Amino acid sequence: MADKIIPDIVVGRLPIYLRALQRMLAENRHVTSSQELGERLGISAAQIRKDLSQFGEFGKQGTGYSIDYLAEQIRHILKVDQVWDIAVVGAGDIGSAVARYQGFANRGMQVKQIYDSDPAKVGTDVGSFKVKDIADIESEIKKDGIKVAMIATPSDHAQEVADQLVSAGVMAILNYAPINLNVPENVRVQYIDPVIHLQRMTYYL
Amino acid sequence: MADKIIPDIVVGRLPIYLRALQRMLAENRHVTSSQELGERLGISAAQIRKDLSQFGEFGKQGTGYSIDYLAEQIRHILKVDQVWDIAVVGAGDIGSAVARYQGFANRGMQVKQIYDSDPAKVGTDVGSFKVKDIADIESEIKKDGIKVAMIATPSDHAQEVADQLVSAGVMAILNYAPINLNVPENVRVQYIDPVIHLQRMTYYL
DNA sequence: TAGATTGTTAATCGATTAACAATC
DNA sequence: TAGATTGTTAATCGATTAACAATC
Repeated sequence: MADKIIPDIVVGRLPIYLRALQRMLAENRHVTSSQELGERLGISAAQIRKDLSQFGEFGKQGTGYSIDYLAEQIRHILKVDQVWDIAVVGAGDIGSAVARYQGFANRGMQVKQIYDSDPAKVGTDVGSFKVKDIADIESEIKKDGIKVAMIATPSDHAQEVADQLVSAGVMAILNYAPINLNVPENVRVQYIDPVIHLQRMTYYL
Repeated sequence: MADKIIPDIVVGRLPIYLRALQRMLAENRHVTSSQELGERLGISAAQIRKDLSQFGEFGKQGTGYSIDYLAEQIRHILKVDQVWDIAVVGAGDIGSAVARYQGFANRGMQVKQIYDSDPAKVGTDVGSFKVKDIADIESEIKKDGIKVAMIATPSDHAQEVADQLVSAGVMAILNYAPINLNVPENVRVQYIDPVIHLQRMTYYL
């Protein structure tokens, strides 16, 4: 029997819930309610309960949710109760910043490799990583069984890199290059482009 | 008479359309159709036409859209037919990468200032900017009339920084710290957290 | 017990798509 | 003229909210 299909928009909110719960834990809180969580996030309590109910029953009537337990359940649903190795492609400003980023710790992600095509950069250090030659990307990614990658190359190389990642077995790509990628439909892509976010706000100014 | 209210989700797609149009211009294309644009972006042609029709009539039956003209119109709608000065708060890896980012050019944005609280960083150079002392942030932002800012500080300072930005007159904040910000409802906030995007994909792996 | 909050159903609201007359 | 594609309407689809019985 196939699992019920969960709307993508619901899946997309789970990481937001998880981040807020982890923040509450850091504040030494133990219990919360859909109402409190909703107020913090600007989301209705009903929506939070509805979202969570797609996956199971995690709360107690009259009491609310154990923060620790709910966080654990969401981590399991999102498959971040394990650590995913990440390959970063492009060792420029953005690639380097992301490779050194401390924010992956305890959130199910860790950078494992970083690549560049510039011979002057290959072999140099970025944080604790040695920059690898992009010529070796397919074999290296296959060797390590990496499934998640980030593209931080110039736009005009992003599609070519994406093709290589896909043929190396990568199934999830976070793309910092400001361009849309074409990938097979079983490969997921997410985009980060600060200008898109900024332009979305200037409309209202 | 008040303008018709445009759904936020429609406004959010305009920057995506604009980016694709600018890409087509770079490819020396002159005319496109809702169908072609939709195929590139993975959006239905009907939706693109519907979105655009909220703002006016930009196409020609039988022919499609002049890429140059449509891009110009969208830039006008989004108010990026002007250049917005941006203040970057935090001169760590992410703040520095963003301050040096080349991708703002021709997209209506330019970094103008960068701040840090670390005395060892204040006064040093990041790209073509000299890092300013965060103690002066309110007066400096007011002086330059800056309305758009990016937060790239550690999480535990982000809310405090946001409060200062708001009282200095900033109306749009792009937050790289992995934490939700509370701001007055007339101030817009957008979030960039790579982990959120990554966790959204691991669900499907 | 009284109060609080869940999980769920039904109603509402909003967004997307299909279809087509208008027209370039 | 024939073919193509827009702008728009109506139909469909999906997401959000309100309300409440269940129950801790």
